[in-house]
Amino acid sequence: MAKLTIRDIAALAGLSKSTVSLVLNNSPRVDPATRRHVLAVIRRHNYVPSFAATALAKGSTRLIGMIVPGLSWHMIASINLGVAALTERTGFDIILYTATNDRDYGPVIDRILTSSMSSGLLVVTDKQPLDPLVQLHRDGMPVVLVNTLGTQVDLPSVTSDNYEGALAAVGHLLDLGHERIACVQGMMEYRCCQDRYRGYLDALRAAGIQPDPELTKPGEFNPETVRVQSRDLFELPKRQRPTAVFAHSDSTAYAVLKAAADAGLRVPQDVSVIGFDDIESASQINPPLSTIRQPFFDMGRQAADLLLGAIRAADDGEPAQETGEPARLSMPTSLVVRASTGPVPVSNPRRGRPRATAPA
Amino acid sequence: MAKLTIRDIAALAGLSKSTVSLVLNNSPRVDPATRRHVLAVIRRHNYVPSFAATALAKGSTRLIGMIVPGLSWHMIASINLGVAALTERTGFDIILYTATNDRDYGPVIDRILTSSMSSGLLVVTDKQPLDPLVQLHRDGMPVVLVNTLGTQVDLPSVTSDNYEGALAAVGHLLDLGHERIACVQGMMEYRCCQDRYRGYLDALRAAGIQPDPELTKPGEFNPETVRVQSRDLFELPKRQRPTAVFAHSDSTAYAVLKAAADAGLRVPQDVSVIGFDDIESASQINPPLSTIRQPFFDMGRQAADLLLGAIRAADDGEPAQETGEPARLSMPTSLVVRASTGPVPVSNPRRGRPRATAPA
DNA sequence: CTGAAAGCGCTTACAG
DNA sequence: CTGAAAGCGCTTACAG
Repeated sequence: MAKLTIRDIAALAGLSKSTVSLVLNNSPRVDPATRRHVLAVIRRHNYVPSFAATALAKGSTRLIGMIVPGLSWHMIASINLGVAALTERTGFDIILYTATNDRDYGPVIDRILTSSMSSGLLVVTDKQPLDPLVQLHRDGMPVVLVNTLGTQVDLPSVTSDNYEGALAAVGHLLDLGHERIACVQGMMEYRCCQDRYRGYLDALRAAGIQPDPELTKPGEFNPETVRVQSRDLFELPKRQRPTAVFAHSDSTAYAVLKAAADAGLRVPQDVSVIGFDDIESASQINPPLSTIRQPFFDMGRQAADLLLGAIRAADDGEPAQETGEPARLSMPTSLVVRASTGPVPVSNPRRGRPRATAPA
Repeated sequence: MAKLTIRDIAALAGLSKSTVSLVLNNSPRVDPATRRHVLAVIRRHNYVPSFAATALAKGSTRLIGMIVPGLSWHMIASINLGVAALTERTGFDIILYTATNDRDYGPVIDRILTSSMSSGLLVVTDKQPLDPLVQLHRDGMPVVLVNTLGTQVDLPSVTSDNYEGALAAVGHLLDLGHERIACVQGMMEYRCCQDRYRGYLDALRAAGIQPDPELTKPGEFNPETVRVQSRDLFELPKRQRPTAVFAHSDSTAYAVLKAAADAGLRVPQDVSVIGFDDIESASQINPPLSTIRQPFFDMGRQAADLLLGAIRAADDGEPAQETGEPARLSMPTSLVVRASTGPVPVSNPRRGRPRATAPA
């Protein structure tokens, strides 16, 4: 069965290609009866216009490129679901570029993306260099970032509100009576981690607690590092030891949990732990992890919405960079309370005197 | 900067479009010097041929469609990575169709895929109906299944060896001295679960142990169900209680772990637990989960390889269904021993008599 | 080894 | 409201 072309349909319908094309494109100036007839023929023969021919004639593919980091992260899947939810009813499809770690962004970007393959670009930021994207955007290509790691850049983007999230996490701990709250940081070169840390600090101060520098530890999103740092935290003398820890990611929280178990500490009886992200397994592990949920699905959907808007604008011939400031959406996070956080332990009566610190 | 076309390059190089096109397509019958010159011009002006025009003229897009279930599963990400590893050096790109739960496969398939948008289809099987795919394949469209759930069908596919995997899992438990080994099943309508169960049964029998029907429980890949079923298992009188459980997925294992904790059982001292899949968090939770690793990355790569081969064959005008039997690859799994499995507990001396079962 | 011409399957002014 | 024609940017026989 050779593929049908518009010419075949035209012949079958006893009309010209033009007319068929007009109904295909929903032109208002075609007789309703004619339209119905053509539609019927199309349906009966299961005709689908050639994608390539349409793209060439119209000068625009209905494809959006999505660049994702080559990591098997939960968030990618959720973001993608959000994007798909929107694109699937606009007739756009997604072409997926996976940025494998050992491959440069740069070449991919100007090779594939200049080939007018995609009408727009959705980029899930990793730590990749963003300059080629900025350039592309300046040249008129619609681009939006889904900014999970939060490098700051002059491009439209959607992030989640990391600062508010941290405020909520620490607030939750404070509500439970904790005062010695540790923070195990992610990669502090990322904007998101800076924001989370700022939230931690501000929440503490707002509660009248002076943050203890000894209680903040670098974790770098590296399980091994986190383990070691947490061990140090848990080996602190009882009165200095934190009763709760705020981890910059769920994965980090997992490592903290393991360190706690190694130290013989029960969660949440001896120490509370809260994460950030709400990855899939967070609710399934033991104990189920309290965390700050990032709205990945919604972030994906919003990003797609922004992008589709920009594409439409571009199609209508609007100049690039029309609006001065690129849109920057920040989506609200939410606190998910599960079993890894609990009331501060009733402090044991002091035994003996507190160990004297050097008296001088 | 308007996009350059092949005509511009031809003018710039002082040659005809034909010649430029020939070098673009690596034709051998073009003068080496000319070729170098054209290439230089192309590079200097950063020219990239229009994707749509090429596709139309050649009659084939260099796009493969990848259909994935709308689930945020670890495996999808890994499979995709494997596919990308292969496609990125063949010049093919991936167009991603996410089968959202509330949307039918059927329409997607014949709408988009007949539009000659993709040269081939890679389908990560969920529980979706496969008939439209079989039809498509019969009509000459290259299709391959990455069969993670394992419905059996008459299409080329790559799976992992679930039977061997189960054998390894139970073998590991047996080696540790366990004899009362429970099995918490997934969805038994799936081929993969049937295979895993068969492996469980056979491993036991090979060791001279008669499987106890009371120790196999339906879990249906539903955490709540698994929890309840596991509780029943753990509430069994001590002598009947399993000392180890083989779960049909890691996620299932998580729920078993939680049930064990609820029952006051320590893992692995009181009960060993092994999963299946090796999802990302399996190594991070507490205790780290012993499991059977499915080679998702390799499965993706193999599937892509199979598909690309089929596409090449189709381009060379081979008739569909040339070879009688569709290729069916089964990839080996591997045992990953972590901390959730350990030696069988030394059986406590019996206290009192065993509870008499109805004597009749 | 290189070029002129037709064609891939659509869309879009332009006539009528 | 409908049709004939040109054009989108390539490729591919066919001449030379």
